[in-house]
Amino acid sequence: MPDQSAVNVDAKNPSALGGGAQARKETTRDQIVAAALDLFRERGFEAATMREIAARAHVAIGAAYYYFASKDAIVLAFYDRAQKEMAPKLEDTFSSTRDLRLTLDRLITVKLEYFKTSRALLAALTAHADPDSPVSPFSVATREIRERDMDYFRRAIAISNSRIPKDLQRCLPQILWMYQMGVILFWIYDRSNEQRRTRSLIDKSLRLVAALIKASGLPLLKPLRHLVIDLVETVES
Amino acid sequence: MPDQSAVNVDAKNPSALGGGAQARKETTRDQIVAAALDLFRERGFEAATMREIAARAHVAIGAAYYYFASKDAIVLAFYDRAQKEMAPKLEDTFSSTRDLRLTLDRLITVKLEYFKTSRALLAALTAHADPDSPVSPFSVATREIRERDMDYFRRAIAISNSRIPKDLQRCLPQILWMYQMGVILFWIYDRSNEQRRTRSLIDKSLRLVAALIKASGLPLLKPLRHLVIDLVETVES
DNA sequence: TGTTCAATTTGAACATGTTCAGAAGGAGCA
DNA sequence: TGCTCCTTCTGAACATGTTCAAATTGAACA
Repeated sequence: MPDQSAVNVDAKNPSALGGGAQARKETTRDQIVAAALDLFRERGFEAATMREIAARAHVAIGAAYYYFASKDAIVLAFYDRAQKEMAPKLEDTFSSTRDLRLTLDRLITVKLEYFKTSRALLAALTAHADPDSPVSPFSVATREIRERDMDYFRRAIAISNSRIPKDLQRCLPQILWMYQMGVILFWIYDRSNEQRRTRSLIDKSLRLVAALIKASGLPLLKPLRHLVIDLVETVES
Repeated sequence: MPDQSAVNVDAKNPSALGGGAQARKETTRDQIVAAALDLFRERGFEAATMREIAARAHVAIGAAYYYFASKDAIVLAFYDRAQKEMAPKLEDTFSSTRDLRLTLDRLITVKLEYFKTSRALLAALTAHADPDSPVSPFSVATREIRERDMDYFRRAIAISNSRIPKDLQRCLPQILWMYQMGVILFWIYDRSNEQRRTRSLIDKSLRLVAALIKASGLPLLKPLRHLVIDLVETVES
């Protein structure tokens, strides 16, 4: 039984349990992921074929589909793994400062840095906006990944020394997560040299975000704040 | 030579010109679009095959690819046509009120109303965020469509009786266009009954948009406004 | 050792978007 | 009528993601 690895977009999912000796038999899955990532980097996502991936992993093509529901699902598995590998660096982010803007900047920077060599790969996931698609960033299948990601923003808020209105605090992580998704989307397709435009986008937008959060406490803007909160609640439904 | 119809995502594009008698020979193209839309509505975009489309249009499959670079491109042609057909109703929007929020509401409502029966179809276009893809809403190939669309927002702003800071006026159409794209994206995948959630989203977000625009004139928020403008300029690059 | 049974693996077959070399059509011209 | 040349159209062939019935494996058990 393959390690579902927190992502439930894999093909079959037989009753999870095991004798006990099957410990390191999940190498097949790993081999497939490794072969896939190699090929994705070599030729790009589209050009790498499932046949090649299977061949390089020394398995039949059917095996790939035993572990992954689709070609896209392999990318998602990669993303899942990435999240775990990034965890330590993301943790570090919190220890150095209590400035929200700076924390957010570092969180995002760590991610972009990590994904630098797989930028085009992530594009495969942007094709699925449909929450009904298992590989969509908005699907139930990816809830765990999403939640884990939002947690970083939750902590960034909790730790920060900014005065953030109570009511806003509840939905701010979602707002920031969405904001981050937008930044990443922009970055994926940023053709500028070294993605300098994204860098600029982050700097400017974070300044705006920080300013808005600060301003959100002003009595004058209370009705505006309530509008935002109400809106976010509508979106999360 | 097929009528490019303002969308340049068609397959071949021989030097545009004509003898003069080829006037109504572009029926083939229309037949293909018609057949495609029929089938898309009957079975959904994915399930409708190019073979079926060609068959229903009484042409070989190659003919479909002579007029359209891809299956998605047919959807784009539909969108292009839709824009023209909606024009009168969108025009009406301006004659009745000078209230910006109301105007925006009506603009969006007209569109969603028009696309009501083809909601799922538009999903085909959301798969292309890459500005390099000809069918992307952000590509150069779709610039005309995009500009035409932004013009409505430009006019809405010009006509409105809201006091809008000069500097903001320049980039507000783009902001509103992006905002509209977000709303439409949400709507496409809105599974709620009759898309009530989208309705709610529009109401609330427009209230927010209007409030923000109004607030943007406050001296206190001038630096914020400048941040926004700077940001938008970065995005359009 | 032999039997059982579920997990794993196989690869041919399938479905469908797309390509492409060539056929058909027809306009202009001699 | 025959020739040329471009547009339009044809459909077999191709590429590739995906499915699935059947084979293999190996642990548990008698």
